[in-house]
Amino acid sequence: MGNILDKLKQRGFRLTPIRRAVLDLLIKSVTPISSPDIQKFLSKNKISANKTTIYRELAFLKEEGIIKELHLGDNAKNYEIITDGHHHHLICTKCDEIEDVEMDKELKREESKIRKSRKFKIINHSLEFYGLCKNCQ
Amino acid sequence: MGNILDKLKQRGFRLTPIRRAVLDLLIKSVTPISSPDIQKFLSKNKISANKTTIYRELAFLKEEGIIKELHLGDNAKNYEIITDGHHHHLICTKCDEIEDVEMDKELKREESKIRKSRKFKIINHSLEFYGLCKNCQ
DNA sequence: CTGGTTGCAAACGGTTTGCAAGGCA
DNA sequence: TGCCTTGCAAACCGTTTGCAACCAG
Repeated sequence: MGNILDKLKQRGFRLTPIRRAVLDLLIKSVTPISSPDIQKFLSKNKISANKTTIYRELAFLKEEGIIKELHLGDNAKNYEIITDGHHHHLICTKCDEIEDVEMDKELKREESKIRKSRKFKIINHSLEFYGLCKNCQ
Repeated sequence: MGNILDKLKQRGFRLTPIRRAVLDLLIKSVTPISSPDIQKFLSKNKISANKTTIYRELAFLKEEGIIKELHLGDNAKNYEIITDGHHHHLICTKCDEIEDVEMDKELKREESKIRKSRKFKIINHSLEFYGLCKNCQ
């Protein structure tokens, strides 16, 4: 966290209470989280922030390469911190719980195959598994 | 197409002009398509259909297992016909073109691994590659 | 002063809902 | 008649935009 804040500060951006709170929440959150959810969380914790501000903060953090936007099928877009280890999601269609799962090695192989056979240059990918978690089966 | 229509008819549903037009478009469309796009296409082709009707038609076809809902990061949800061969998408981030790509065998392997190690029962999955197509590189 | 940051109101776009009416079996 | 289907208006909800104000270096 300090790392991220320092980087932003160096680039001339400010470390406002709202920015800290949003980043803090994104770091601590186990699962991806949406703008409306962030709004609810902050207001519950007595942090006053306009919804426009949250949207702009998320756009900013995304632009800076700190968070990543996910389209999981909720009505709202979800966001998560970008970590070194790239991972994917197991989404329970019954209780909406989201788990992480790693399988990057396997995909890397496929990506290089696609680049060769299709001349398509892959920059990013998104992989989600939908099903029933341990508890909901 | 005839196959699908017959199945619906047998179950007591009607084959209205709008239903035929929507299905026809979904079958012919090379890429996934959104409700607003369907609305535009139909009205261009002089087929009058209220937007509510299109939304309901898509919900119906999804419910019947004829089409599949995709969340590709557009503002709108996209839909595509469910075919025997399950496939994934190469999405060009510059021109928005979407290509299909198959790699189900590889994923099947991973899915059974996940079921064993995580006790998560996978029912469905969604895999999208984002990048630059042949023309846009 | 400058430029990053915030709030507010309004608008926008996709989607849903309730209700009344239409139309085929 | 009964039920599937459709249209219309309104509401909903996530998101964006324009503008004015604020605030720190």
